[in-house]
Amino acid sequence: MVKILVIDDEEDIRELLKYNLLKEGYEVETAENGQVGIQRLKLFNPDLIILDVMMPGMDGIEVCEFIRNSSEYEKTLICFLTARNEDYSQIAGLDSGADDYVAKPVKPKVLVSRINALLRRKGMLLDEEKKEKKGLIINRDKYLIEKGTVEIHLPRKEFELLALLASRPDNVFEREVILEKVWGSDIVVGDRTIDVHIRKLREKIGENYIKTVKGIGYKFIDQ
Amino acid sequence: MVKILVIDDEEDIRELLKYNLLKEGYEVETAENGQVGIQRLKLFNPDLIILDVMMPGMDGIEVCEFIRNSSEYEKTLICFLTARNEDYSQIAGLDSGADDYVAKPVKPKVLVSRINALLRRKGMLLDEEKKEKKGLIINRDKYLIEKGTVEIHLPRKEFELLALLASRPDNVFEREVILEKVWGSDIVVGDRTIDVHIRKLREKIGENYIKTVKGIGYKFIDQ
DNA sequence: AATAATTTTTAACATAATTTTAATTTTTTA
DNA sequence: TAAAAAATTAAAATTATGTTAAAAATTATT
Repeated sequence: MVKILVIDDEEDIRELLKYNLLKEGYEVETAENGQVGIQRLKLFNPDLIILDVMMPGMDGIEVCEFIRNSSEYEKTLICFLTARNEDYSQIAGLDSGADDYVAKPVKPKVLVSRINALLRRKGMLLDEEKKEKKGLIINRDKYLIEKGTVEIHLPRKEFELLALLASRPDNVFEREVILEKVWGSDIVVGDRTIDVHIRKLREKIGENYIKTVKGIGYKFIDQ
Repeated sequence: MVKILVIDDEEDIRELLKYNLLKEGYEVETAENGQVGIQRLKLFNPDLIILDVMMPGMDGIEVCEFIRNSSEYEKTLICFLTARNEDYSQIAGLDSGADDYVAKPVKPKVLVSRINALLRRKGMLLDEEKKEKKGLIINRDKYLIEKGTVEIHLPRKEFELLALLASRPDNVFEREVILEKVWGSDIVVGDRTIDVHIRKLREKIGENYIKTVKGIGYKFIDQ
């Protein structure tokens, strides 16, 4: 589910946006200033942040710069809320890295449709059609695999292995790399361990998703 | 059964709507003005309120704002009745939080189908199949769990744990996260503490609500 | 303040699920 | 076709969680 963090010092605005975004099916958290916003960011790890430019203390621009400079959150989408009479161009000129701007006073319907559009543009809103034809969905939140309508539970190692392979379909992962990423660099396991996990995965998700590349490793093929 | 409160100053309208909604299988109460409406609300606790915007005394907008600002009734659905010549956009602009609008003069069939649609959209029209499975309600105000008609009292840690898990059904919460959110980041407790609380929860609410995801954590399944 | 009741945590052991190994067979490729 | 790599299988080892009872810590009551 798409998660949105609203950072604004006015409670009315926070509640208005929260109410409307929840209604739209998003998961929403709010924060009343920049500092709190950054704390929430770390716990909540949102997909998108709606950020008031003008706030007492740490303002929106600073928050934005902080986010854009952090390696972990640099790809989080940011939508600025700007007062209509603020010098838009100056803010845009700063290019602190927002993905969209919405002018205050905010009309909920406008904001929601802009947010929808932004998320769709960035490929975070999978419409039903897309979901359908995509063979497997690795759902980390639920920690299971969705194959059409059926949900497949996988134990940890199998899940992590599949998630790794599926993170780059068609890409061959060398055995070494798999060991490194799924088991960790220091753990030593025997030679056949990966094979056994692959076998179990194939049993559970179907035989055609994981292809062996002999002498190298394995790859995931999106059906 | 779904309960609907009709607030309108015209007796004809109240009776017309009551008659048609009763026929549809809803439980209906009426009130002749805003003040009475709010009294009835507290006694009747409806799922949905049909609210005339134009009323002498406390008008519909004020009633709506009152409801949206109360923690207890904020999720009650509201459908406005607006005179066709009223400035619809202005009302919408206020965004006092209505879930739907129906224009006067009201055609009973139109209203009933709009109400049905609204309730279905909000998941309050449970078809028979769903009614059976209806799960748990976490009532923070009363600090207890409602399972059908029975109320289950839970001590604090158990309540918070369940509330956390149930906040996102089907979502796996890692043990770390559970510790962080329920116990707090600094408190250190032994390895089996969570398990024991899970055991007690399962004893009290039933064995099928909380599922273990071994190696990761737990998830709440809404029945 | 002392006692009782309740809640929370610990600890020891049991159980079940997951992960790994090891022995063997099959497949691939040079 | 021989050598190497991978597949397969079942059993062993490991680990995570379940369970229970009792101790410790809270909270309520007298």
